[in-house]
Amino acid sequence: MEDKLFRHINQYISLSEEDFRNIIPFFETKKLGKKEILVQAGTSCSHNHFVLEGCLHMFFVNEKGVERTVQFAIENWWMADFLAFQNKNQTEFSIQAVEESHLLCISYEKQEQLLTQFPQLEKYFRIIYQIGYGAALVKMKFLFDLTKEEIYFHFTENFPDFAQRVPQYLIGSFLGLTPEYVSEIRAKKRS
Amino acid sequence: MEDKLFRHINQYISLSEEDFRNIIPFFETKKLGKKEILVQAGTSCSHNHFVLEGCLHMFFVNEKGVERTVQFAIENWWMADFLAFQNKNQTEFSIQAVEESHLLCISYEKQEQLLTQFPQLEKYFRIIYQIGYGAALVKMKFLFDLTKEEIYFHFTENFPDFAQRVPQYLIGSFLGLTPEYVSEIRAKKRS
DNA sequence: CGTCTCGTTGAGAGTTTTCAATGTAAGTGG
DNA sequence: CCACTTACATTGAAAACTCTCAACGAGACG
Repeated sequence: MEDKLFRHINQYISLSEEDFRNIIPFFETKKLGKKEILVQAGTSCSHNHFVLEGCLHMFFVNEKGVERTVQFAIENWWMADFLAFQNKNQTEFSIQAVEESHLLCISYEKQEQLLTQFPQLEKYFRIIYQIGYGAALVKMKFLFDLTKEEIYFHFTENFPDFAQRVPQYLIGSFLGLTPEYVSEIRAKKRS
Repeated sequence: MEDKLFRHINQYISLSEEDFRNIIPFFETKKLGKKEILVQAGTSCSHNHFVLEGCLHMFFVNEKGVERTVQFAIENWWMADFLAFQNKNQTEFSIQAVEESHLLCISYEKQEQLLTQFPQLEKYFRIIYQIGYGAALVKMKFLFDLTKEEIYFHFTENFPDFAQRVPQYLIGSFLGLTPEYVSEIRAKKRS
């Protein structure tokens, strides 16, 4: 199971199996049931998480009580509030399991130790964050360029598997549409 | 002048002056006049850029011919399409000087060499991207949470200096408001 | 069977954009 | 220094988009 991380790391750098065996003890595994909360907004975001199986989403609740998803993570993704993580602030975001999920978790301190002890991993994380950062800018591009309707269909057409894996209202929440409006444009399209 | 990079790096890792002297030759300096184009959308985004002085913005032009800014960079920021940079794709974004600017530029290949030769810099870039990624998610939060009007005033109140440093329509373009609407809400607020 | 979650529908209201016209300040070449 | 041009900002009216609210429907699950 943990092999998934090994294979993922080896997509970007080359790491020996032996090193990997020494790396594994830095992590704990964790299982989450559907809808279980992993990190609560307002607490310190003390861990980084690698998804072995399942799906997480990171969200906040605005003053009107509406939940807004800013990020999903499925298999082979890392999930944390990296800014809070870096600055050791409290996080403004909660993280919750969308499905039953299986994770590797590492605390901030342990990750620091890990990177000190295995500096070749700096490159791995550098690339992970570089990709995440770049992808966030591309998402921003779509958010600005397209109408909500276009955003929705662009997303569902590009990620059809994912779109039917999670509830429709979460997709809406991720893309900034109300559930009612999602319904409306889907109905409009059908006709 | 290049010292700015040295000081910036030393905010995150510790690097000797001697190492820095060996690092500098990897970069070329470049001066840009106001409105000069640094990277053209559709070309390969072959360089990473560190702003010593001035201000850049990264934008794209949508099918209606409207320019949309996705990112600014002022002193001590790195600017590139990191996703294209990583994947060696063509970039969808152009980069242009907002003011007269002074940069350090490094090609993809040279940056690879640099990181191989000075692996302690992996950590520096890891942190840079981690912060950028985290900040992009926080921006996303505001884009979803607030109305355009709130977004605009939230931004100008939090970055008053920057807000008067660049033209108002660029702030609008960065936050996703038309210039007309920016005018309107500013007038509304004055009254 | 009852409850909870998710999706749908429709009307009305609010927000934001578009388009076209005008104003203004600043820069440039003569 | 003036006239001209360009870049940026403003205004108003109409249209388009998206949300809110309230109610209802359907399926899953205990």
